[in-house]
Amino acid sequence: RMLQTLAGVNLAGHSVQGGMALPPPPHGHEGADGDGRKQDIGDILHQIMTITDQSLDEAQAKKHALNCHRMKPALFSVLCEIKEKTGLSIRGAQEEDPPDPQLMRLDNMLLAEGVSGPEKGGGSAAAAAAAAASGGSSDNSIEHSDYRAKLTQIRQIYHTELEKYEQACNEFTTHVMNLLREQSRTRPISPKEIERMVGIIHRKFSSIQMQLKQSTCEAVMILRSRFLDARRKRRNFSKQATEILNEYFYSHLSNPYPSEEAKEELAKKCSITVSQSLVKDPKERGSKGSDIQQTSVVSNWFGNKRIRYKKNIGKFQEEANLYAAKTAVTAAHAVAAAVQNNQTNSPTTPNSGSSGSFNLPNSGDMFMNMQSLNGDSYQGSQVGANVQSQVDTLRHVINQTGGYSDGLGGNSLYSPHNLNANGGWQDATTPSSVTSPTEGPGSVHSDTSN
DNA sequence: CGCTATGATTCGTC
DNA sequence: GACGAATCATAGCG
Repeated sequence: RMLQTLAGVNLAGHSVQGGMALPPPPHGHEGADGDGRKQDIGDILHQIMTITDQSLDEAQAKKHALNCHRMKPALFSVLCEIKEKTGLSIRGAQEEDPPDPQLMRLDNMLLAEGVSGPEKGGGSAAAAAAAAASGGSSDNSIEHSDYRAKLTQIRQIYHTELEKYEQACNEFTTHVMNLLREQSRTRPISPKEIERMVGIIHRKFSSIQMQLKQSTCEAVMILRSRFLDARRKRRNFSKQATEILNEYFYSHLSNPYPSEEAKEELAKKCSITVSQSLVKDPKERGSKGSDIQQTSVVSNWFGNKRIRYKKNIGKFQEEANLYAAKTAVTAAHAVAAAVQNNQTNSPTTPNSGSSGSFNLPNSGDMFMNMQSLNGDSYQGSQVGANVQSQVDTLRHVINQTGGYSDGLGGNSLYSPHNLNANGGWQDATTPSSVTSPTEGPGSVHSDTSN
């Protein structure tokens, strides 16, 4: 309105009333006053719309004219007064709003994923190099480096975009502030107002940032799920690993439940790759890290093995023979040493490889000795554990060869599955499982089912 | 391409 | 939390 007024006075020589003095339109429903205001607004709009058509010089000249107008200081002070009064109502309407919880969540996630925050390792090249150095043959290192590379890519995009936004925000803020400063010559603008305006701009930009963060989070989630899916893929163990696990399984057939330590040892021996152990979100696993993950793979294997062995013992018989024979020699030797028995006519002619040819002289005595070692007193001790495994192996071989059948009254003391009537593994420590050869009902369940 | 083997996952139980 | 059982899903073979 001031513009209109001043422009009117200055350029057209009209007074304020000049505008109002226009003749009323012939069919006006509203009063003359309303139409006059309409006209005013129309003029202003027109001026605004045509402002781009004006040349810069023209606009500058107009501005200059406005600034130099004799009424300007007076009008300016009036405006200041009005502003002082109305500005108060604006102030305090918008206080510092609390941090957006969703934004905080996004920030936290980006931080946790290593997208925001300090750079780790520094770039994809470093990540790839680190992965290559750490893993070597493991295919997981490839996957892992791939994941890292992709994450780094996301990270880079995120930071570039963020920087762009920040730059744009700063530029825009500066621009607006310049504009306001410029405007403050013709209208009163308090620093508070500038501050508020800056706040508004920042909020606008932060909402854009939020979108960026959100889409970055989504990208990370997608990458993550894809990576996890890839890890879900089943990888067969290496032959050696399967062999080692099978050896343990068949040599501990009476109690194929490896302890945590044994699992760890087996995992180490089998060099279970991390990719095989990263089946679940690592966060879900224990804090111990890869050890626990790898032993869980071993647990999986034993769980599967137990159930499948039990389900179809016949199918595994050959395999059992193979592994039993494989370990028979060492087992026999070790048992001989462990037992420290004078009467150890140690099986020096193992004929390894052929399960059917393994011969055990004095098998009865040997067996009895082994029985005694199978007691509780040895459980838990290293010797006990060793002996237990060797006992298992020997028993198995014995059973397969039938070499012990004489003198044991046909009671097959070694059941290849050592399963009780319920289908579960007999507890090796319970006397009833393997004790007296003369046991009656207890042995009924034995391998005749084969 | 179908089938089997096998590693992983899920669910219920103890 | 470990385990068994069932199931899923893929590797690998013929």
